[in-house]
Amino acid sequence: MKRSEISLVALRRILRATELYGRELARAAGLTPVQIRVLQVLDGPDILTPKAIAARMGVSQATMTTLIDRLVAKGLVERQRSETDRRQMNVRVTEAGRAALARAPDPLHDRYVSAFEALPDWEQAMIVAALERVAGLLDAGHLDASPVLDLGDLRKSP
Amino acid sequence: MKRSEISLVALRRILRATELYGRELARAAGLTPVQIRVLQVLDGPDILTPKAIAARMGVSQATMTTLIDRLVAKGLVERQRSETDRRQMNVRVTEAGRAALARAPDPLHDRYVSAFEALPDWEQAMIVAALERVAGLLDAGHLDASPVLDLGDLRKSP
DNA sequence: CGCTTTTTATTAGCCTATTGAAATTTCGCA
DNA sequence: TGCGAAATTTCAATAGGCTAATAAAAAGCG
Repeated sequence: MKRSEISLVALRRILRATELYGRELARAAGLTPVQIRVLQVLDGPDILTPKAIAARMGVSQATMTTLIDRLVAKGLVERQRSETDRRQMNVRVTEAGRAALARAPDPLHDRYVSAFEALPDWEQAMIVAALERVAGLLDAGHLDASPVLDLGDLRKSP
Repeated sequence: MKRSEISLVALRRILRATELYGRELARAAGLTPVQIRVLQVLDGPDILTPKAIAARMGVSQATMTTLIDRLVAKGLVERQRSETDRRQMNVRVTEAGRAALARAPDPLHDRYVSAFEALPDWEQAMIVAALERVAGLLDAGHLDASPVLDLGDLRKSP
């Protein structure tokens, strides 16, 4: 078997493990995987608009409206009309939202970090190099479909 | 930033790239990502039951029933009652299904293989080692939630 | 200034994915 | 023979996702 195939098999194992674990973790927190991802995106230092969140997650604006609707209904995020551009909404995580995030940590984080840090130094370095290389191979050329850097939509929190 | 965090960021880039690319590719083929995965699982040498497919994909049997319904409606798979145990159904890909798979190749495959094979030998080896290590870290301890090895449900094709 | 275009968000209508619980059929065995 | 277990399907409900249409505000521009 070619090494490219071997690496694909390993990649699929990674994808499958994270997907299954993410589902499990989400339902333990009473949320869905997508809802957790929205909260994670919102958890950063920036205040985001629905459009910006949608772009980061690669879904349409209409989809993001419904996702935000559900999170608002659960009290995990809140909408606030922008002062400077009244077409826009600012979406932010509430305290309850942050609490929910704390109970539903990153799907990868738990499982991965402690095992990683137990590895010898050289192996950690190798893994970082390899993962960054693979990520580069995979997401290069993807910027058209998903404008990750939509700086016009970023605003620093006050 | 700790190396564990750096590697998590790279992993998320990998996950995001493959997810977005998978959606894109699926809709180009007129299928959904999940439907493609079902076809891939069925494409192997074994004839599988709905239960076995569900176990491999980590979804419930009820979900698998509806997925198979849709694929049957499209003529991509067919059901056949098992002769030896008439409670069971055997699901197999049709010729049309194989053709659809050929038009909708593995989400990862396209993008990845040629770039990978252009890398120098040492780097290929490093990536394989690192990915297998990471996959091992992530999917260890997962066998309870998703019985990948459900040998009772496998049957060799005649 | 007033009109048109663009941008942002939402609504409406549709389909797919997913699940748990209940129903159906068949098997295996005491 | 009869009964519990197994495999699948059906049912009802929720969630995620899309496009197209709409509403509202901002930006351009003659």
